[in-house]
Amino acid sequence: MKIGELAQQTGTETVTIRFYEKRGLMPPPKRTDNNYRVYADAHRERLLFIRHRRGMGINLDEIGELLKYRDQPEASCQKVNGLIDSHVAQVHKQIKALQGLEKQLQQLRHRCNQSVNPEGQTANCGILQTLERCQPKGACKGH
Amino acid sequence: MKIGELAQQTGTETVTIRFYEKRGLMPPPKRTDNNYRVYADAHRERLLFIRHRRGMGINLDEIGELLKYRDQPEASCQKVNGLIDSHVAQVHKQIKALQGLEKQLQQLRHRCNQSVNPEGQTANCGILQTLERCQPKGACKGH
DNA sequence: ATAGAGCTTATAGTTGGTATAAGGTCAAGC
DNA sequence: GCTTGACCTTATACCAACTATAAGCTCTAT
Repeated sequence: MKIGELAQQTGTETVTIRFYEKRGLMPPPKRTDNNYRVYADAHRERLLFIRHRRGMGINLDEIGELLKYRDQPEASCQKVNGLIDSHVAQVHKQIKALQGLEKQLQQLRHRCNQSVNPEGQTANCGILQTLERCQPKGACKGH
Repeated sequence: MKIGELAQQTGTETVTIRFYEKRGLMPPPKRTDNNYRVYADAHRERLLFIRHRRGMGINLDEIGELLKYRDQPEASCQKVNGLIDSHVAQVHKQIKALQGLEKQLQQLRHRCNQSVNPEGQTANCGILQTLERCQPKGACKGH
């Protein structure tokens, strides 16, 4: 199959496929007489593997690692598991950070309101005027 | 104060301060005879404002918006609130996506294990061999 | 006088692509 | 035969939000 066909079958843009090839994630395929790329089924499987991991937020370097393990069956499962584990931990940390951020934003949201600022103008807007002294980690003092 | 001093007081790198100036977020400060930047207290306040919002994941364009409102007090609080609200929604969506991802990763984690793969080698590793057919949105069939 | 810290500018690299330009190839329609 | 359009090729530049590097100027201390 040609690159456009592969692109359609995998929901990937053709430029992205060439980009993966340049990055060394996709092996360079055979070419037709007119220099078009021709892909085999193995390429589609590999590309879907990459896209699926990308959808999980695993970065290209890490995917490269996984593919390396995939290419050499003698590699140990422990390394694969270690990679996944560290990613789970990373995602978990991200979630916690975002939850804290959400709370902070919602507090901030209640600072520019009618009771404090009856004219509805930003002159006395709590969002724009305060919080400079608030440390990222600490609580907002005086509010 | 000179740029290094401002950097230290705000926990920002000097290059970043110059970068914000180039991006139009920080007004160009006065210069000494030898062309060094000299900052006033207002600059520090502004920079802390920027850094604090950055810490909340608000991007530089949005911070630029906020600063614009801050500079013209006649702007309405509604726009400010709208900006914050949309950011809260965005963060909330991100959290949900990451939670789904975490679950998916944990399922994946249990696929390369001893019971399935007693030799501990990747030859039969479920992580590396399966899942290609799993759609990002759908559930994994057959597992 | 010289070393080191701090300042200046400009440019390139990071991640994971996307956008653009400029050109080659192929099948269909006139 | 010719043109049009879709598809392919390459190379290059661009996005966020910095970070790193280079090359040079200024000031202070020894």
